[in-house]
Amino acid sequence: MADQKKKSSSAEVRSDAAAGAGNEPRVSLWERLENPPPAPRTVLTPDRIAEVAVGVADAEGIEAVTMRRLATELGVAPMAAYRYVAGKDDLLELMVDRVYGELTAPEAGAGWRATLRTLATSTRDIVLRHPWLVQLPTARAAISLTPNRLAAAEWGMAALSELDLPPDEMMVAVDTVGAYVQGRTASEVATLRLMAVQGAADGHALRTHLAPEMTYLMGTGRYPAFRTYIGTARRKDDARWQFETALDCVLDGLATRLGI
Amino acid sequence: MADQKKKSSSAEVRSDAAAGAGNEPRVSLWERLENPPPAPRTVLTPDRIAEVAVGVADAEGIEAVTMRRLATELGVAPMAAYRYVAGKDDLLELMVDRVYGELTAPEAGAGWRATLRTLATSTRDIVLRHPWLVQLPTARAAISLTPNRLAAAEWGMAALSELDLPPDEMMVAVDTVGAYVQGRTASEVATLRLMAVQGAADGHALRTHLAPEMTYLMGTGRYPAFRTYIGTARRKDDARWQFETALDCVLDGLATRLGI
DNA sequence: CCATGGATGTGTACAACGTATCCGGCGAAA
DNA sequence: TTTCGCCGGATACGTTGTACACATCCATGG
Repeated sequence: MADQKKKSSSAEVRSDAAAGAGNEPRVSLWERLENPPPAPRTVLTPDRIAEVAVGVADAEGIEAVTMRRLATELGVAPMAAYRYVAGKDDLLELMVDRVYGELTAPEAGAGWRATLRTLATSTRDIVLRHPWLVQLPTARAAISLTPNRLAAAEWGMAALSELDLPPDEMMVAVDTVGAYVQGRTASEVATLRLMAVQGAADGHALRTHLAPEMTYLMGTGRYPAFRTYIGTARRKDDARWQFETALDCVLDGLATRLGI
Repeated sequence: MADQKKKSSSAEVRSDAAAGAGNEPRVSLWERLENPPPAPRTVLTPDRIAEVAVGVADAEGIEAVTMRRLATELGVAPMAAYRYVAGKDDLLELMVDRVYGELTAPEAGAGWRATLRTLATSTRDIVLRHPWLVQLPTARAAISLTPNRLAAAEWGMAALSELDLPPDEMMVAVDTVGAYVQGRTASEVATLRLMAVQGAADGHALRTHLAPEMTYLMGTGRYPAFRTYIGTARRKDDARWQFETALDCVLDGLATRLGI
């Protein structure tokens, strides 16, 4: 079966991209990666491409990741990478899978709650290290079923399978935590980015920069509760505390509703 | 004070965009909208621009919203809209605020739980009507403090202020629900989009289309728990049930941890 | 040892995008 | 009626993703 793939690996990439609604048997991107062609003159590899792309994205943001920039960084012509990725979508998918590989496997046998909590905080760490992860410009990369991403779901499900929950509720539990983490980290990253863009060093500096908008909006008198929050809150800038407190709320909720 | 603004409304837009890390007193976008210039020959208005933009985004996706397309749709030259929005970021912010205006105000006096629940489901309805809302291409639009968006937070906080919670915990409660809704609807929309792109009519058709990837990944044997989920789950396609079940989990969690 | 063919990277090109900049012209105030 | 300031038009530039045809080099079969 290895022969089948070797025979037309470059054509494979093209057809995969062009397929769309077509119906001929496709070959998974991940399958291709596991059976690479003999690669005689290997200068470029999907791994190297992804590595460089992640590096650029980490250093200068996802918008700095252009096919041309990648080519320059790899010391190669602008179109060279297209032999290995069908398009930018494919590239983003590779990047996502690569950084999800940084997830630390939760220790087996730690109850469901500890496992889900570890997965959540570990995912947050990854997002803080690679903020572009929650700013993917295409929808496909955001939902993509990559091996390492699926592994995260698997760990969660495995931890829950010891309790005899109906499968649908198991998935709800995993998805709830996942959705919370995704949403929370996304807004956390957005704040950090806004700070960077405005040149604000911390939350206080950012609020100073946003003063015109804020004072105008507060001046309308439409937001009294919000206003008193701003005046009296003390942990406005403690993102970690906020993240973990809310996470514990979510976990409490699972415990309560799923009867654990 | 109105005079100050009138005097240089067009210059205002430019300087607002160029300001960046500058320090001269900025004027909020929203303030500008409330004090429009006399507008003698009004063909274009921020409202009309936002309306058309939302229409295009709803019908053909956010990537169809280009400044040129907008101009064509408005029967105007490509650069005309720049008199009213400082750039594409401003435009997106206007769009976001506009659709958040569709939020139905929760009835006053209906306990915190009912209020938060209404806000959540109502937000989901908006996102399903305007899927681009969770696919905003820029980070600024994702966090933007727009009046209508702030109103949603205000309603939540107001509902919680009857319980004597510390302000930081109040915000955690509101943010938890917000983050969950954001994350969940985002993945829901991504699935819908993927279905549209693949020409799949329902979840089952989509899974058929993803069969190559899926069978390969499952064939590796690395995902046993996930595999049994796929085989035994019954509500895989009931997005509404999943959303509301998880939402109730989250609300339970708030109740438990915040002691209500 | 050499010829050959498929995989690999190159070069050029195009359409579409956001937007900077300059301009002609209309409407209301003087 | 003249003048001034806002409006929308026109043109242009640099950058993006990627299609397509071509040159080149390696492993292999003779």
